[in-house]
Parts: sequence; C-alpha cells; structure tokens
Amino acid sequence: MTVLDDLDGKIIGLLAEDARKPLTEVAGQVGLSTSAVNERVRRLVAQGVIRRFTLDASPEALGLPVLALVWAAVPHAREAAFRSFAASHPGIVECHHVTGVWSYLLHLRVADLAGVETFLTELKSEDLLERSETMLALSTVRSAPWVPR
Amino acid sequence: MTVLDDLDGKIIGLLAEDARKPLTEVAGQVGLSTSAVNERVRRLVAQGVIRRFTLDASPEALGLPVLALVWAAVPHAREAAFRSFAASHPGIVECHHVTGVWSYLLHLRVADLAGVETFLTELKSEDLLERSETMLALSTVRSAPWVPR
DNA sequence: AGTGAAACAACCACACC
DNA sequence: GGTGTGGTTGTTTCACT
Repeated sequence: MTVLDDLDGKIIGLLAEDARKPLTEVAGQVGLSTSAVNERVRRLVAQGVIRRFTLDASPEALGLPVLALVWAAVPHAREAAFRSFAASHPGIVECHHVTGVWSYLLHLRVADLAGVETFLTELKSEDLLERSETMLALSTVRSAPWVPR
Repeated sequence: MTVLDDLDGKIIGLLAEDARKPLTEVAGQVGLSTSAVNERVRRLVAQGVIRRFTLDASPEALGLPVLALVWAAVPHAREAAFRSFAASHPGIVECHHVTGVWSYLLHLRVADLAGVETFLTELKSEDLLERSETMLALSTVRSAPWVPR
C-alpha cells in the first residue's frame, strides 16, 4: 500500500509552502532529478496522499471576517438532510460529527453577525436544528487554509 | 484599496480547485489573455487576497487519523506562552480565541488516543491549562484543507 | 488594464541505467 | 526508482492599445 519515505515528506512540505513552485526547484532542494520528483508527485496524487493543490485566501479580503463556531443538536430523523445541507452550504467551512452532548460542530464564515442569525434561522426553518450554541472566534492563533467557494 | 471584480473571483475559484493549473488554461476559462491572468494573480498575491498556494493532504495517509477538538481554559498569566506554544506545535491544526466559558478551541491532529493524552499532559506540565474538555471527531462532513508540518 | 509576440523556463515522455 | 534528453507547453516581459 502506501509507503512514504522522507523524500516524499520533503516534497510535500515544499509544495505545501508553495504549490506553484517549479518541480525543477523542488528537485534541486531534495536532491533528485526533475523527472523523479515529477513521478513522485504524480504517485502521491494518484494515491490520494495529496488530495489536491489549492490556495489559502484571506476571508477578510473577501468580505467574510466573522468566524462562528456552532454546536448543533440535529433531529435524528434529519441527520441525512443535515449532512447534505452542511456539505453544500458555502458558509460552512468545516462540519464534524463529534462525541459529547452536541452532535455536530460547524465552522461558519460570514460577513457579519446578521449572517450568523440568517444561518441559524435557515437551519431551523428546514427543521435541521433542535438546539444550538454559538461561539465567536475573537482572534485566531493558527488557522487552516481558507478556500472560498 | 482592495477591489475585486468577478474575474478575480473566477480566477481564485479555478486556482482553488487546482493551484497548479496552467495560467493559459485559466485564461481560456475566464476569457482573458494569459498575460492579464498572470498580472491579476500577481496582484492578488501582492495584496494578500491569496495568501499562498498550498496543498490539501490526507491526514490518514500520513498517520494522523485522529482529530480531537479541545476546549481549553488557560491561566491568564500564561496566555502569551499558550499562544506561542499553539502557534508552533505541529499537532495543532487550528487555535481560536473564543467567546464563552472556554478561552480557546483547538483542533488537534494525532496518531491515536494516546497522542491526545500526551498532548494534554504536555500542556498541563507547562502550566498552560487550567481545565479542558475534549471531543473527538467521529466523522467529518466537510473539512478545511490539511497541510502537514 | 488588456493584448500579442518573443525569449525563456518548466514539464514530461522516453530511452537507458 | 533513478537519470538525462529533447520536443511540447507554460510563463513572463515588453511594446503597443
């Protein structure tokens, strides 16, 4: 199956820093030929180790400065509907099914607090929400890349 | 300041899908010349709208299948130390300062449950944790890109 | 801001190790 | 798996609009 050596790790690290870095440069930095790097990258993508090359954008620059963390209790009968809603809603950046008293934790990116209210109203009106509790991110020490959609 | 039109949005969308897509292709899809796209991408990066080109890797493939969501109460006097710890710890994927009874929400990527315990023990031993509550992600409906480090 | 052309650089298939 | 080569493709600069 999937066997990764430390050269694969280095290549992933370099392309994580800059996915558009020429493979010739990557090759120089890891001590392989361009062809070998090209082949390894092809293999890593084919294996699903690298899912895709993407970008990290600034939510503030795109008008979505508010990050809300929403705990949600979802009616059992509506779980499937909730999941497909969460998968397709553009404001939902993350959605995890979690242990504990709440069923799901969502990360929601919106323009302002009115956006949070609109979102919760939308969820309730589709009967996808029994109860919820929302926290706001005041500041972020470390964040995952943000990909607009 | 930052003015973005819908062509910028399209370009960002296409490169978010595949950051290594040739700009010649992007140009064809948005109806501009390659040079114009090149110039817009340069501008978007310079403005910080695009922070970087990166990749989305599989945490499972890299041996980190467990995602723990950790609420943390941090001693006031240790906040600065906590923040620099969180910023540099490789397992901490996200760290947000939040409203509500807990100070911080962390996302932790680890190999197994023992990794969660080790992490909490490490935090406590450096006096960075007053109390905490950990939830495990059972499954993920939608996730942000994961960038190994 | 955008275009088109030309010079340059990177990619990748292939023959060989 | 790896290297090196060379034809093909992509990038980038620049004169012009």
